[in-house]
Parts: sequence; C-alpha cells; structure tokens
Amino acid sequence: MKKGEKRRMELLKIAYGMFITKGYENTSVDGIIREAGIAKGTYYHYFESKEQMLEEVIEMMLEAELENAKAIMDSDIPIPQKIVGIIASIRPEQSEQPIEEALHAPENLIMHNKVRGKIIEKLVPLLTKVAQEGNETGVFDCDKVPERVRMILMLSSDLFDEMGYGLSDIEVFIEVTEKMLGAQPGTMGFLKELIR
Amino acid sequence: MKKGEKRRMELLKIAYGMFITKGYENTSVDGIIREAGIAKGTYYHYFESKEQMLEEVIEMMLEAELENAKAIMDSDIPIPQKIVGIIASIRPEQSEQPIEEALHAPENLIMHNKVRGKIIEKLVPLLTKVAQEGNETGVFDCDKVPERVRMILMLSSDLFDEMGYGLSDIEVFIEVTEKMLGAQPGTMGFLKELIR
Amino acid sequence: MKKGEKRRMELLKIAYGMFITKGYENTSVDGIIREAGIAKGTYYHYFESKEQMLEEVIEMMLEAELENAKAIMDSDIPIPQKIVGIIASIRPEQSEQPIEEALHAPENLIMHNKVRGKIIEKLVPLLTKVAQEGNETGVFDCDKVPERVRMILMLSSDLFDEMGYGLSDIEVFIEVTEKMLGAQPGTMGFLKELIR
Amino acid sequence: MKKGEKRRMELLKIAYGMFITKGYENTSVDGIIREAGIAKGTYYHYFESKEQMLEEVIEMMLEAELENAKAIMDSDIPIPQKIVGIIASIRPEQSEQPIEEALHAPENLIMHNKVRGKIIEKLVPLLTKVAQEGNETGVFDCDKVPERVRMILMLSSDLFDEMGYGLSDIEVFIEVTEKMLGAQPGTMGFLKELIR
DNA sequence: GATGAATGAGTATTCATTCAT
DNA sequence: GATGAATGAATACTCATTCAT
Repeated sequence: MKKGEKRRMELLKIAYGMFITKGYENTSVDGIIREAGIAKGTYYHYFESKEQMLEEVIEMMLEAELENAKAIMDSDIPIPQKIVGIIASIRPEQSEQPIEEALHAPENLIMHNKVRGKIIEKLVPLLTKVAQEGNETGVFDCDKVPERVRMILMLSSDLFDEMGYGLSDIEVFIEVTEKMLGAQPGTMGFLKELIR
Repeated sequence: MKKGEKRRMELLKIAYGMFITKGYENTSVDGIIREAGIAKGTYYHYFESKEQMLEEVIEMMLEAELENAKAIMDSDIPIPQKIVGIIASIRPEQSEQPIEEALHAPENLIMHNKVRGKIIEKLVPLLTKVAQEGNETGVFDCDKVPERVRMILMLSSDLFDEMGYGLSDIEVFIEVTEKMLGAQPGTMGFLKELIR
Repeated sequence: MKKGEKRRMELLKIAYGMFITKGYENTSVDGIIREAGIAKGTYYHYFESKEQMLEEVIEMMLEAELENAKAIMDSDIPIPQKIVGIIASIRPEQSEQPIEEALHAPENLIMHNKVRGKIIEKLVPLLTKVAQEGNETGVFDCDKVPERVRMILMLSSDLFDEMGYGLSDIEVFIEVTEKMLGAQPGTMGFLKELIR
Repeated sequence: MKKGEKRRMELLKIAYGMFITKGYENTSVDGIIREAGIAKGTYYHYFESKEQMLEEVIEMMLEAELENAKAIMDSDIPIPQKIVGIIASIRPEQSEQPIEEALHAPENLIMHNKVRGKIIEKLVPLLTKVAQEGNETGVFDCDKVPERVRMILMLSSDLFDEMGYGLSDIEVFIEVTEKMLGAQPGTMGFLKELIR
C-alpha cells in the first residue's frame, strides 16, 4: 500500500509535467506510460481513466497552492500584504513550471481553466476572512466582502495570467483593489514593486 | 460567385450551431457535412481545414457583435448607457444561441476563449473613445482609460459569462465600474434593472 | 487551334517542372491548375487524365533528348565521340532541370523509370547504326550490336544517374565499353575528361 | 514475447505478399488488416507506420536472399560458379513470389528499387571477396574489383529483372562478365544453360 | 473554349480502454 | 500488483474526375 501510493504520486508528477508542457488533450496515455516506463495495464490499475487522472493532478496542484495561501494567512505580516500574497499564490508553482508560455497556449486551456475556477472558489473564503479582519482593524471598509474578493481574484487572474501587462495595468489594478476594499489610497502601493 | 458565397454562409451557419452546441473539438467534419447534406469534397472546396473554418465562424460572430456595439456608439443615448450597452454586446447573439449552457461547457472553452479575447481587443478602442467623451463632458474623471476599460471588459466577461452571479455581484460590479471611471455613485445604477 | 496548342504546351511545361521537382505522385492536378492559373475544367479540356498528361510530358522530354542525339549522329565527329555523345544525351536537359537531386528522389522513380526505359529503346537503333559504321570502318569489331549497345546504355544510365560515382567507376566503364565494342584500348579514353 | 513475434512475422508475410502483387502504394493498411483478420489498433501495435513496415518487409527479403548468397560463398564449388550463383541470388525468392510480372509493374517500382539498391550494396563486398580469390588462383585477372563487381551486379539486375531478354543478351552478358573480370573466354559459358 | 462547384471513395493514423494471463 | 496484446470507432484530409452553365 505504501509502495502503491508512491507509484501513484510518481505517475501524477509525470502526468502533471506533461499536461503542463503539452496540454491535457495532447498528452496520450501511451506517452505517459512510456515516460513512466510502465505497462498499459499498470496505468489503468492506478487510474480509472485519463480524465479522472486529470482531476487528481489538479487536486494535487491545488493543494500545493493552497498550502502556500494558508501559510501566508497564518503569518504575522500586515493585512494588505496578506491579501497580496494570497492573490499571488494563484499562480502555478513557478519552480515546477517548465515553460511559462506553455500555460497560456490554447492546448492548455482546459486544465488551466479548471484550475483557475477551482482555486478561485477555494481562495474566496480565505481572502474573505482576511478582508473582514481588515474591516475590523479599520484598514478596509467594505460590505459584500465575498463578492468583492472574488472579483479581485478574477481580475488578477485575467490580468497576470496573460502575457503583456504593463506598469499602468498594475497601477490601475492597485487602485481598483484599494477602492473595492475601501482602503486608503496607497495602502497597497507596495504591490508595484512586488510584481516584476 | 453569388451561389458559392451563399453555400459558404450556409455552411458557416451550420458549423456555428454545432460548434456552439457540441463544442469545436466534438464537432467532426463528417458531422457537419452530414448535417449540411454535402460531400466531403464540397466541404474542402469551401474551407481549407476545420480550423480555418473555426476562424471564419468566429469572424462571423465577431462582426455581428461589433455591428451591435457600433450601433450603440452612434446612437443618441447618454454616455453611461452607451458604456453599459457596449459591454452587453459582448455576449453572443442570444437569438441564435441554442442552448445557454453550452457556451460554458468545457468543450466550448476553445471557441469561447478565442472569441472573448478577440472581442475584448476590438471593444477596447470603442469603449475608450466613449469613456474619453465622458471625461470631457465631466460625467467621468479618470486617466489610463484603455487600461481601465479593458479591465472592466474582462471583469464583466468573467462575471456574466458564468452562470450563477447574484444581485450583490451586480451591485459590486456597478460600484467598481463607477469608481474605475471616476463617475458619481449611482451613475450606472440603472444597470441593475437591465441585467435580468 | 493555334492558341489551343500553345496553351497545351504551356501546361505541359508547367507540369514537367512540377513532376521533376516534386515527383509525379506528389503533384496534384489542383497544384498544376493553380500554378497555371486556369480552372479545373480547362485542364480536363486539354488532358484526358493526369496519367495521360504524364505520357505527353514524357514524350516531350524524349523528343527534346532525341533531337540532341540525332544532331550528334549527323555531325562530322569521329565515331567513338558519337557513341559517347549519344550516351550523354540520355541525361535530362540540364538547362531545364531545376534540381539535380530531384531526379533521383524516390518520389520521382515512376517518371524517371518510364523515361529511362523509353529513351533506351529509342536510342538503341541509333547507337546500333553508329556502332555498325564503326564495325565497317574498322574502329570497332563486334557482333550482336543491338544487344551490346543496349547494355552499354543500361550501364551508363545506372552509373551516371546515380550520385556518387568515382574516377575508377569511369575508368572501368570506359574499359568495358571498349571491350564490348571490340575497340582498341584507349579508343574512348577521352571520355574521362568529358565527364566531370 | 514469443507470441508477439509470431504475429509480427505473420503480418510481415501477409504484407509482403500484398506489396508484391499489388504494389506498396496500392496496398492499404485497411487491406492488410482485413486480410490478416485483425483490428486497426493491432496493426499499429506492431508497426509504427506503413512505411516502417515496408522497411521491415524489405529487411526480411534481404536477409533471406543474403542467406542464399552466403551459403553459396561458403560452399565448395568453383569460383566462376560462385560468382554466377551469387548474382542469381539477387532475384526475389521464386518460391514465394506469386506473380512474376508483379515485380516489374510500375506500382512496384518503389519496393523493387529499394530492394535492388540495398541488395547490390550488400552483395558487392561478398562478390569482391570471391573475385579476389579468383585473382589469386589465377582464374581471374583484374584490378578495381569492387567497381567491376558492382557494375556486373547492376547490369545483371537490369537485364534479368526485366522481361524479355533473349539468348543473345545472355551471351553478351557472359562475354562482358568474363572480360570485366579478366577471365578466359568460356570460363562462364555454363551460365547459358543455367538461366532458363 | 472555359469555368468552378460538386463528388465520394480512399488514406493513414490516433487513442482511451479492456482483459486474459 | 503488473503485463502488453487487442480493440475499433473516430478523425481530418486528399484528389482525380464529372458536368451543368
């Protein structure tokens, strides 16, 4: 059982890499087993189907990213920095991400989109909690917090998942974030230095 | 020449319907020609490849939607209404859209995404012009207009392309739109009645 | 009728070029008419089929090459030189031949082979006549002349149609040619300078 | 493993037969699997592509033929007989060859040509060795042995691969072979009886 | 003479999945 | 736990040819 789980993780890692570089659709089961050096039967011994494997891969990615987000939440930094840090954790683990461009290639849309949706749903409650703390401490002042943080997440994902955003994009994003949360202008200015 | 173009349009219409209901990937050339009642060769007489046909289908949709947007621009309604109207034109022609759900099914991601990207790029200059008019007449007050309108478009597409947005989402969206353009609170409140 | 023939020749020239560079099988009727700027129907107005067109193209090439050979026959040079000259005329017109390598690519096998066979059949009687003259003047001394010249032609085509023959190949070829025709050693030594 | 190899050989045999009777180009994968009674997928389980299968078929033929040639080399017959025997082994296994004509049909050019080229390259060193033995024992007397045997091979393949060679062709071929190797006239006369 | 719309059988290849061993 | 042989429906695309206008 122990060994089985190890194999499973190993396969997930390999698939993850291939999904990211070549896209889910363009990664064949044959390719995965060749890479892993196992037989067809073995693959289907561990996974019901390719699609179910995708779910698991995504779950794996999600957990890694949420780990990040939670660490930030529990840390001792100021609330605006927390907000920003959590937003940043939306991006796939840079370390494991072979080619930055790969993520945005059309063949990766499916995986990318699935991840995006799920991560936003998971991040909303976390961010909501932080933002409400902000409300209590007076650094923010807003109602309908979940809706607001969800929009901020969507916007940031739209913006920063794409290649080719400029300084003015960032400035506008900072401004709108501040306004949406009812923060004093400048509260989140530090973000400018943070992103690139 | 006349006849050829008619056929072409007919095929594009059929393909459009199938792409939307079943997704681009799940629509086979065989399926299209069966539906259209033509031979394989005829299909390839009109279109170089399935992918090139997709381009044309998208172009067709885009033109229809931009037509809408331009009509609004040239009309005589107040500027905030223009903004809202143009934003609304982002949505695929409701009349021709067979199944609302289909658009957001994962198999339609490719087409949906391509359309989304292209339409935003085309709408940005239009909206920019309107917003600048707003700046001049004093109803708006903001700098970096293209960046702002682009974000508004992305946000609205994120929000309204998805199922399951609520009243509070709309309210927050109105607020943020007003704030981003530097409008007086309430300027765009009418939007609330407009969308569902 | 005059104009019709001109068109026909024009098409043959175009097809010839394409057959040679891309191979007969890889040249589509569509490609030919695109290149020629004519309609499908027009093509079939001039040629029964693609295959029949190939026959005509080959006939055209053959005629050009036989023209050469006949000119040499009627010229006033010594008989051994005539033999060599006619053998050399086996090669496709260098002037019109775009890419030397193309002839030997596998995709050109069909045309190349057809031409080779036909040209040998046509050259045999010519060479036979010259060799018999040689017999009469005493420079050659052999029987079964047609069989001998045919073998010489086959051998030379094998040898020189291929890339990568060396000096020793040529020397052996000269020797065998002399021996086959019953010529004195050295009679055809000049060939060495002639070929490359 | 044992079973897999058997299947593979079985398929190669079937394909070999079809390639020879109908030509490589005119043999479809569909045809092969119909004949073999297997599924499409099974075919591609064993062969990467139709072309790669051709390579294997050719390799198979080659090996069979070289087997022959080597047996002759190692046998105890006189050297001229060895030469002739090896030359004869150039021909495809008559036993397995369903229709003699098929080999020379234009549709078989591709396979035929590939085999011809490869077999000549493989036979040259063998024949060279035998001819050099002949030089040493005094039955032959010639230099540039590899070039000479290569030409003899080309000539014999040209001649005997074609339909319609006569007695005089054979006589000339014998004479030229003798002369090329520097053998006494008549040394290889026995060939006359051998070939048909 | 010329056009080009229409044909449709044919092609090689892909791939997720099953199952007997 | 592991293997790999077998499946077969599905796919996009090619191309020589016909014929009504």
